[in-house]
Amino acid sequence: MPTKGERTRESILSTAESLILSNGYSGTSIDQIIGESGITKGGFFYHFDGKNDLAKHLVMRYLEQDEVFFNGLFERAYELTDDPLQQMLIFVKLLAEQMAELPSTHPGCLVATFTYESNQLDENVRELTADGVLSWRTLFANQLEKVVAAYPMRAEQSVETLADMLTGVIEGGILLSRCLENKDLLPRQLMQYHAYLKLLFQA
Amino acid sequence: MPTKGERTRESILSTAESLILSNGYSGTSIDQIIGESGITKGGFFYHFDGKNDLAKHLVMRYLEQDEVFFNGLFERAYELTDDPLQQMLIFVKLLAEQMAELPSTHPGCLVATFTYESNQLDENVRELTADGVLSWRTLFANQLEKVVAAYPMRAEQSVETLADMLTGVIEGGILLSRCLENKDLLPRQLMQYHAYLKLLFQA
DNA sequence: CCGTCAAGACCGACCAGTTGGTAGGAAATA
DNA sequence: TATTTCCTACCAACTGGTCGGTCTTGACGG
Repeated sequence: MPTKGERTRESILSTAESLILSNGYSGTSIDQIIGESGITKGGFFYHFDGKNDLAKHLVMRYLEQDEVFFNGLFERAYELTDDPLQQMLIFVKLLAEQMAELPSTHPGCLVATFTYESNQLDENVRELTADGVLSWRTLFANQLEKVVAAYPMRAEQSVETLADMLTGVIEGGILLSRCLENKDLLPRQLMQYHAYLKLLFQA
Repeated sequence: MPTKGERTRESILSTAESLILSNGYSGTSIDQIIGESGITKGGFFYHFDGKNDLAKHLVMRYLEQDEVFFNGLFERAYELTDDPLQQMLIFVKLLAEQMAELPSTHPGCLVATFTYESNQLDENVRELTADGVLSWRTLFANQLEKVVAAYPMRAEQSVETLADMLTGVIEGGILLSRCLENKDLLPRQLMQYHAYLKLLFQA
């Protein structure tokens, strides 16, 4: 079981994440974070070396949770079929369903938030966000490689670009759904990517 | 010709936009803006009622410029062909070319920046950003309606969702290109949408 | 079973610098 | 001269961050 320190640390990270997702990084003060997580200045700076250090740990935590989430969906897709194309289609479908089940509009992506305020963050955090995007590229591209090996592609697209498009559609969908306060938009955009893949690889 | 006041006003807006695009809204202080545009506090507050008022005028200016830009591309496409599908494809192609010609990575979208910090902005600005996204939806959807009227669609997608996808691909592409510092990514994503449209409407 | 003692966890007052914003007056312009 | 345009000086609130001290926990010896 986690120690007391680990629990408060986690509580700080959790409240900080939700605050930053809705107010931005510069728009969220340490005072706000400690106020909402019921800790004091001293307590905060005992656990983190500063605001940038907090950001670093936030991204790491975010990427870890994200990896678990995506891997779970892929594993579920593998259980359901052996065909690489169907696996990829099912993955996207499952992702869309998960996004549709959210109680309200998607809370936002930390990588996107930090990218749009990257000048406020040190090189350390910037590298982490880039690593995150690259890990998504790799994850999707690996599956798409299998699809390409099994099916002819009806347009000349690099697997990398096709993989990036899924990330882009997710990020774009999150942004639009937040801006318009329309929670259906994101899953619909994902199903649009789904349709693209079908057209691209099916006769 | 513009008066002295109009010129300084424009200079403030211009430097404020580039500062906010790279540092975020909360991450950009009024002191920074006045420092870089060579004016003083008093001068700034003579032209704008406050930071939020500046943001409001920034979005309005941004959307106006954007409309001119998009309309220009559509007019060019209309000159080149009468076929609605080809017009749309050419529009996307021209857009991709324009994005490819940028000297470095895309500077970022104000609507996106403000959406990710919407809690810092008053209802006024939030409405403007939403209006902007809706105007893009309408612009793209109008053209896509003509395409749908002339061609069968090989998947059941609403024109609105298809229009939103272009906005999403642009926003997602901007984000990824900034995060990875890769200027080629955005035009490539646009050509991906181009390929999708072709597959969707061509036999 | 209990005292003890160091390490871990946390507190809250304080600091210098920055924040958005104001007030009153001085140039510049028409 | 009247209006537009801009400047200087100032303010209260807040910013990220520091520091000395206090409480809590758990391992260990008696």
